[in-house]
Amino acid sequence: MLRRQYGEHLMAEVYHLVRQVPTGKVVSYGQVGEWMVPPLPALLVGKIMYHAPEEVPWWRVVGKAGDLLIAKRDPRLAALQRQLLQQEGVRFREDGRVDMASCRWQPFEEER
DNA sequence: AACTTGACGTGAC
DNA sequence: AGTCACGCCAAGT
Repeated sequence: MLRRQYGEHLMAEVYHLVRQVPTGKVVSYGQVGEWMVPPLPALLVGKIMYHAPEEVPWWRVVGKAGDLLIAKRDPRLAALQRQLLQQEGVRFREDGRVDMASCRWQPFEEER
């Protein structure tokens, strides 16, 4: 785990974590925040993701329930996100949400 | 320096 | 399943 830092470093840390997410997997904003010490509120993770650089796989970060939360602010971006995820093999459910049960990435804990 | 605003999450209806 | 209130706290105004 990494130590909490502020400003550019805080953002850089979030981006660093998001880059660890493997192709075909997704994580929630809250998860990313929990990996930091001390934890960073999910809301801030989202805020930081808005400014994500090119090399950061921002599309692999979704709401905990599998929602593409960018949709309400930028529907076009949400469409792109869905396209990118599907290209990676991420499955979507009937209700349009990501199938978290099979695609959620859990690096630091085992399923029970 | 006070106030508002989020690519969120949870619990209560 | 869909609101709604509220907590979170860094940043912007």
